[in-house]
Amino acid sequence: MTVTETTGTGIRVEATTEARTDSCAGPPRADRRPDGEDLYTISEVAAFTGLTTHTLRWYERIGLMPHVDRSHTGQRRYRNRDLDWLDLVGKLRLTGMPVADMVRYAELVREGDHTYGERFELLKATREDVLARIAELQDTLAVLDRKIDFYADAGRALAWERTR
Amino acid sequence: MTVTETTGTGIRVEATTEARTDSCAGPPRADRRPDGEDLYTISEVAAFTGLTTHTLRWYERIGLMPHVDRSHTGQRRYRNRDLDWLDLVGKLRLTGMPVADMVRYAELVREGDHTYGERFELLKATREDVLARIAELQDTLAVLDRKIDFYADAGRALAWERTR
DNA sequence: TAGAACGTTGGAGTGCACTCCAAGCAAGCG
DNA sequence: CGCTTGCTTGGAGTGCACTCCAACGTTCTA
Repeated sequence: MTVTETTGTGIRVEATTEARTDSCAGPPRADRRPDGEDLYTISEVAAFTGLTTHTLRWYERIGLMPHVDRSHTGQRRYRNRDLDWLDLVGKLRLTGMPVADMVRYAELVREGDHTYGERFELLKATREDVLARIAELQDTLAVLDRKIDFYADAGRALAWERTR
Repeated sequence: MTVTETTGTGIRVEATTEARTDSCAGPPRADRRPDGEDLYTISEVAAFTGLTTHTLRWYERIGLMPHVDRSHTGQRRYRNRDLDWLDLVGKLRLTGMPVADMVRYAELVREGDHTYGERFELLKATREDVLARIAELQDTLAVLDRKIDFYADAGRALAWERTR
């Protein structure tokens, strides 16, 4: 069985062999076409995601993209679920997660439902990393603010100096 | 003139040609010796900062360290102000600031008081970057939490399934 | 005073995440 | 049809931030 989330409305249980989806997307994005007529060329996807076509092909080569459909002539035709996946990858990339770890997650998704536990653990560990990063950045922000205040004061002192 | 901050007590204006300090440190750290007897070997500094000795020498080569004192035989002898600087560099590194930009900041510090304005602007821009990074991470955290909730629910659904 | 541990240098090497290239096939348009 | 633009591939190249090396000098401990 596959458990599939339907956006914001809880979960739905259905019988299918489709183990490819990550089963959990966000709200639909504005620039997309509705499911069913969602076939995007690689350059469209590049425009949506901000990645280059090079990077999109590279992601596929290293196993970070879960097999993209092809046209009858072999060109890539991305679908909405691929954009969802790339959104997630983009988010994870922002956390500083190494590509190898994202590939690991992609493998777990490909392997099917029995990896739910491992995915769960991986996400929880990532969550902790993100919290730690945020804390670090807030620490840095405090240092920065202290220095900024200092230079603002110094600027005023120098301006005062010039009036003498 | 040089404006020097004395920790937490506002600013002090003094006549000196010393333009080397960044003029703005935080509270003293625990593992340090008091000023005056603050001479650390490169490996001590490596232990304090978590950087390798390789990296410390490399920072110096590329102009990211503002000239470290040497013993009579030419070995590096770091001082508290160097540790302060490395603390700041460590913080800026966490923000994802490229080393080249940090070198630029180091150059401004070396160039003296007339770069205060530019330093101020650089720090403010960095501050904005950090705020943006924090916002991104909080966004990512929301996505992560949504997925974690999903997998937690899915785990419960599968457990329920197994009881049938 | 021996030996281990630590320090010095310039230059070369590493790992990551892209980024580009060449040569060729595919698609849309006047 | 010809032209331009876009897509395909494997493999090579790039930029960043270290990371290591060899060959040697210094400092510390027994």
